[in-house]
Parts: sequence; C-alpha cells; structure tokens
Amino acid sequence: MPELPEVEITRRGLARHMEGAVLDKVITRRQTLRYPLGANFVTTLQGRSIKKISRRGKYLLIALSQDWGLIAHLGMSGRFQIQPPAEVHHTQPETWFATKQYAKHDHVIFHLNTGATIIYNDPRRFGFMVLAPPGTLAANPHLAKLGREPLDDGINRLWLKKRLRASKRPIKTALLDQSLIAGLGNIYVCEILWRAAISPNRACQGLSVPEIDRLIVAMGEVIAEAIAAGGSTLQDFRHVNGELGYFQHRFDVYGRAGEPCTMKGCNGIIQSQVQAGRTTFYCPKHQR
DNA sequence: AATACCCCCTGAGTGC
DNA sequence: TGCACTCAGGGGGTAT
Repeated sequence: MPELPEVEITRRGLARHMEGAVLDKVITRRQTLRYPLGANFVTTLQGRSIKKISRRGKYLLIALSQDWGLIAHLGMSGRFQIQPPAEVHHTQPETWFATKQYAKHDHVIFHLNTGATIIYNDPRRFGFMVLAPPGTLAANPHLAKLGREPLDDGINRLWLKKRLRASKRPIKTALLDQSLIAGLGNIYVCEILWRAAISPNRACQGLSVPEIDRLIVAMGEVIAEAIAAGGSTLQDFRHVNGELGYFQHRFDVYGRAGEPCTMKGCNGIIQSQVQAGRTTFYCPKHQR
C-alpha cells in the first residue's frame, strides 16, 4: 500500500504504457471515489493525449494535451492494473466494452489507442482523481502545501534542523507530516527511525545535528532501496498481470512486534505503540 | 500557528 | 460456519 516508493513504481509502470498514448475511451463505474470525479471527467479526458506522468509526494500527476492535468492519489487501497492490448478492441470495440467483465471495485478504466487498458481499483475509496484545468496544477490545494521530496538534495542538515527546532512534537509525527517532507508514510517512517537509531518518541527540537544527519542518510537509503526493490519486480505487462505498485519488500521493523531486533549488535525486542492514532514499531534498545 | 482528534470505506484477520 | 470486533500502509476538516 502506497507510500512514496509504491507510488513511484506505479508511476514508472504507468509512464511506460501511457505516455504518448491517447485516451480513446474512459469509463467510470461510480461517480465518486473520495471526491466526486466531476461531471466533465469523461468528456474532458476522452480524446486527450498523455504527455507525461510525474509524481509529487504520494500524488501522481498526469500531464495531458492542452495543458490539462489529472491528479491521482491511491489512498490506502488504490491500485492501477495494466491489461495488454486485445485484438477485439479494434475489430469490435463497442461489443467489447459492453460485455467486458470488471472486478469488484474497478472504478475507473482508461482505454488507450495502443489497445492497452488501465484499470483503477480501490476497495476503500480513500483514493481520488481530480482534473486540473490548464495552468492550475501547481496551485492545486492538494499539492500547494506539500513539503520537500525525501530524495531531493533539498533536504539537508540546515534546513531540517531549522524546521525541527521549534517543534515539540515527536519526530515520528513530524516525519508523517506531508507539509514537512512529502511522501513518507507509516511504514517507511518506522523503518527510517529504526535505521537512524532514533526513538520515535524523541521531541523534534531535542535532536542533535549528528542525529539529524543520520535521519537524512537513513531516509535516502530506505526510500531508494524500496524503490529499487519495487523496480526489480516491475515487468512488462505481457508477462505478468500488470499489477503496479505492490511488491515484496522485507521490512526491518514494521509489523515485527515481539521479534528480535535485527540491527547488528542489538539484542532488543521490537515493540509497538500507538502515536497520533498510528501504530509505531521500534526497538527500545538501540533507538534512543 | 501548531497540534490532536475524528471521519471517510471495505476487507482481512482473530476470537468466541 | 457465523458473528462481532479490531485493525489497516492516507489525508482532510475541525476543534483546541
């Protein structure tokens, strides 16, 4: 489930098959996900070409012809699936669409001029898609307040120190704050703090410069490794079921309450606690 | 201004 | 086998 690495893997898969293609037909099987798709959703998208797919935090940004944009968020359970081109699309398109069987929670379907089909499935419907009229993408309320990207070199010791200096809240909560750093979620925040050997309960303003440095290094490593792990599973849709964004990745601390800590030289036991309504996993022995 | 809480929704897992 | 209950990786609105 989607944090920055999963969204990035999804982005790469979608980009490979959607960039340069035209949205021949768009089907909405319900009018509302987290938010209403809008009355102009289908009519605006159909016939438009896809120029580029990028990512900001956990948001997918789909740039379309005539400068329109589509912002997509996967929420907790959103997935994109790519289906290979089917010959029948071209010979009998209307029959094919009329008889097509969709899975439960397949909400939005994009049929491309390449013959490929992209299906958005989201059981919980915390995800959403919103159109951005020409020129409005950067100012969109969902994106305007996002913080820095974890893999950008814009995150450095001075900047982070300054942002944490005045805050009494726990570092765990701060790392989940999308207006500080965009893209981290509960799993990877736990992993980052574990690797940086910093307790999730530490107040932001009490972190030393060496600790902030460790945090920055751990953040870069954990996120880059997760993307690499996902990238290695990303295969051509002709050979797999086309599921994007989910991959086998072993976590060091998340979900491991009661298990021995695997940090080298540590013999602690992983604990869990609830912070700001979210479960935190950590090793009380080496995370200080 | 910063922070804490509650809510949206379905499915998977657990215990009885 | 069924039922009740808890929990889930996100974000936004509101209250303090």
